[in-house]
Amino acid sequence: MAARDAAREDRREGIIDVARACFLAEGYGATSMSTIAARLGGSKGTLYNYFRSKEELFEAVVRCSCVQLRMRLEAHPEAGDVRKRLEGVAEAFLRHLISPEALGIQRLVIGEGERFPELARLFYEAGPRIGLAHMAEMISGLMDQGVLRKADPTVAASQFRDLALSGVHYLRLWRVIEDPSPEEIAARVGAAVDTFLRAYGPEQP
Amino acid sequence: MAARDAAREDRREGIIDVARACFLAEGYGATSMSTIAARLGGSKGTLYNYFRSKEELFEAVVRCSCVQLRMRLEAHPEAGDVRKRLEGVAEAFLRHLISPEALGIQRLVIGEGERFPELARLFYEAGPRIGLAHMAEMISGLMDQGVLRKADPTVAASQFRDLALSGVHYLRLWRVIEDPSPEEIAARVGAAVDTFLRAYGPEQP
DNA sequence: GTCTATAAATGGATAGAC
DNA sequence: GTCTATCCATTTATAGAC
Repeated sequence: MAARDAAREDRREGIIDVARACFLAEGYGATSMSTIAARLGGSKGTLYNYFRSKEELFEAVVRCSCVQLRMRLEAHPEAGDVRKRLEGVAEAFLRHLISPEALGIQRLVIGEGERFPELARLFYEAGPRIGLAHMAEMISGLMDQGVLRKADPTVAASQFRDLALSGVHYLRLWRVIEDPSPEEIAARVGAAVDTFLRAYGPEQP
Repeated sequence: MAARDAAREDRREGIIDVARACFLAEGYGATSMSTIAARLGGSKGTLYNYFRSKEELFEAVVRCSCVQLRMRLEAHPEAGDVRKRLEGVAEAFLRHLISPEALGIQRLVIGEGERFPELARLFYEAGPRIGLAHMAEMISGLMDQGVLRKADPTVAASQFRDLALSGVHYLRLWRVIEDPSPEEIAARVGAAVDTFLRAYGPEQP
């Protein structure tokens, strides 16, 4: 019985993968169940065997992406001096945020948020909020070490995230720039860390 | 003849207004020409008399919003000390960015950017880019006055915008928070200005 | 469980009366 | 110019053979 269930689960995940690719490529409204079935190599009947409606399939796609996102945001480096650590975490987050898949999901959730309001919240909790919490934790540690001045770590983390990620991320979300080169990312992050350390570096009386 | 043309222009704008309301409320894909015609109080035949297709109507809606946006971003205050001026311009921009209409247009353009890539660029040029240029101009002036240290005004403006606007704007885009109160906006902007002045205040050797 | 075929509804777009 | 009525393609969703 367990083998049968596992096979069914595999098939279900396969459908979700194909559906996600379609939704990312064309958006929710422009993707039809027929298209998904065709690209799956199956039929619509099969889709409706696993999901009661297009909406339910879309929800499954987003929920699945939430899980993957949460796993990816767990790891973050712990070595080096203040500057290296700030740069490291900022680059890691930025690289993830502007990856094509992540951008696609964000556009989907932002664009279809009126129809699926609970999904937007769910996704935010699984993504941006986790990332922010990790940054706050790291910054709090740096404050305890005395390499950053004492301040509200949540505010500092939010400001650091905005400084380091928002500019590039925003431009990518709008499709105003192409995928930035590693040099561009490094320059942007470096400028953000400069400014952040000027504002939050240890006081020198 | 001119009167006839003016009447036709009025009717056209009326259609655009109704269509915008529909697109903002339900998105591009979920809005049908029948719905627009019904809410207009007219018929589909009339719509197609003014616009050759749904896509053309959508483009007209976004272009019209671009013009209105550009006009709104022209005014910015010129009085007070550094802190007051930074706070003033940040609050004005933030208030505009998170207004329901502006948010709606942004979500539309981000969400439908794959289908209408030129509109996303057009809208960015008319909105975010103009705002950033104004900020850079103001900050450049403050640097010349000596109340901010000398630095690249474009980088500084970008960082100030990210610090002051991104956090709240992002949360609103995701529908994670409700419309923030004036006190919340003031607090957020105040914290951003604090950090910005620590990083860009005049050097005290 | 998966397919083919099809139902039932709705979409964008057009023709023709007035 | 505006309406009613309609065309035709496509959509979601289902029924029934295998």
